[in-house]
Amino acid sequence: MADPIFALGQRFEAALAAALGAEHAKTDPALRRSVHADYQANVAMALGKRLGRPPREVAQAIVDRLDVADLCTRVELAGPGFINLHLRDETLARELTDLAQDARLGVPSPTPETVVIDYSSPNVAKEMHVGHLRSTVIGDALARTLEALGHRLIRQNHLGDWGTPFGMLIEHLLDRSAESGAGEAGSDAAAAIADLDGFYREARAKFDADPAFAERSRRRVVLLQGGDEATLGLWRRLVATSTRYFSVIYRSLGITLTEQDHAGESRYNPELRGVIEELSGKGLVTESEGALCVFPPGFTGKEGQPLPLIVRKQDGGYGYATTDLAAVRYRLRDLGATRLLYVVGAPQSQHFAMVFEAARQAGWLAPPARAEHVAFGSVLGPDKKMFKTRSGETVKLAALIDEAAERATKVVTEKNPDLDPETTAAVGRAIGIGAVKYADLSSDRIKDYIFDWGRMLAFEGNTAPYLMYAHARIRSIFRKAEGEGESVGAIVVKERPERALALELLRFGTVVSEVGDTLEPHRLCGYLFDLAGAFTSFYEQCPVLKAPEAATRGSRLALCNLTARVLARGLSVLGIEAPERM
RNA sequence: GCGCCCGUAGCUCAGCUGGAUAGAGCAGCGGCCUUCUAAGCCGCGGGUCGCAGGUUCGAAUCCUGCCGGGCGUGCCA
Repeated sequence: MADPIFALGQRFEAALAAALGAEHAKTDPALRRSVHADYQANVAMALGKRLGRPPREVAQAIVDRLDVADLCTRVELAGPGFINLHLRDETLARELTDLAQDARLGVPSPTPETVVIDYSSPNVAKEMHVGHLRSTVIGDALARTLEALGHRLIRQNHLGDWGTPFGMLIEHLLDRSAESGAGEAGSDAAAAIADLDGFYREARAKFDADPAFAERSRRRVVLLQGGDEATLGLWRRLVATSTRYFSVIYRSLGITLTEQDHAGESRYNPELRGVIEELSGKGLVTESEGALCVFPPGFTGKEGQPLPLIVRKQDGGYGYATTDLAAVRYRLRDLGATRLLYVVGAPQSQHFAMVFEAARQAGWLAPPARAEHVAFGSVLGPDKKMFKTRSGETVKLAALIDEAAERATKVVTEKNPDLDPETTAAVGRAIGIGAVKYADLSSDRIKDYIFDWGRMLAFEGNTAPYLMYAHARIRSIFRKAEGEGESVGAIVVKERPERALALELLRFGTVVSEVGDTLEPHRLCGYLFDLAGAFTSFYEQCPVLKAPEAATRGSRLALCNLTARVLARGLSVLGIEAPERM
């Protein structure tokens, strides 16, 4: 790993063992970037407390045994026991050289594990809307991040493809087919539900207004659940049509989900009975008010009564608790996952806590396997209420994508009129979509965020366009460099902006690793913003192609190249493109 | 009532699992383009980190209690 923290950490391990005994060797040296030096180690203060010795004395003991002469120019003690480390320029140059030769750009390879990640989860026969944006964008970024770290990812798109609404949807589909005189019932499903929300609304309206239709719908649900082949055929058409539509959205958003990742609620139908039997056999199921319930410990309701996970409703049907339990079991037992991720909105945290607890009780979820609810806040409008269109309707993802591309294309046209129309359109699209995704990823996911075109498309601040611009400027230098016969050379770190850039570049792998642990993509965004800032500062102060000496030009080109690679790789890990020019 | 989450500059947000003087962007003010994309860079001003206790060398960060907001709290997902 290129991050100097790694090499320094090893030296601290040795120093800690030598100074304080082998039992302290693996104490975290708490190495951090510092304003007072390149790095500072805070280990002595914590250790001093634990050992009951003055921290400053502990720090001195560590420093006495710390062998970093080959890496650092200076090691000094400060304050209550800070150990400040100043790296040699040659150390930076050497680590950067390693980084440049590393296809992974310093991203570490932890022990691979099988991770199941559940995200996006739109509803069949409904339009995808902003409500699906965060799960889709955050989930995809995390899947890409964990893959970059070498884990085996199994994406599971938990489609809403089952339930009572399908009775009315199927009946409505039949009515529409009859009206249009189609030969085979439902053969024109694609045409009938081209306008998904319209189709759903019509069905809903008819259901509410027409008792006969409502009754047909209820009977249809029974047929569907009973496995009636003709009904299932119609249901499959609805699912297939929606699925094709989702794929179009995913493709235009640059989401890695494919139809192979689809594992909707219906997938678990055959397993629900068995899940209840297994839970029951373990003594976890209780009958209460006519329903079968699991009462995981630690959850209480309004009157302090235990909260149930209803695994079978009064009417004998199954709800989402049962499906989620079946999914947990399937993912652990059959898919062999040791880490389950659920990228689902924060309001469902209690539900997942209960499902996970029940799964633990059932013995399905046991260490080293663990399950995590990757919760996120809502997308709000400028009024701080749920993001809606001006007329108060939910914002469709398709419309959002189009508007993003349009707005960005307009700006590109203004800012860079020299680009040909095709490039302008492609770049505008990349910027627009990147801006939307980045806005979603760049702040702490647990918090709500306000959807604001102006801010996400701004070219200043922590935005996708700012990062893309930094990348595009570097690529521009290389286009020019080729014409002048210049190419990358040996890296030498000398000037202050070069040092600052170098220190940022070396952090990349550590940051990606942190995102893998914390599942917080905004850390990577913050890092890329710092990197782009360090680069632009360097760019202003250190001429590259105009540098007088060939060696300097070569070194700076190498720095530029590394920066472009890290920016592009970082963005790609987030699921965002980095155009060559803009 | 109980549970979870949030509260940091006028606005939008960071703050690296307890470290040194709390940082960015926007907005305001002032500089920098005969030189690699000025979509940029450099500088200035701006803070009771919701409030009050506690833990300790040290707290925006951890604990407790309040205040304010959001969400959840048995047969929708």
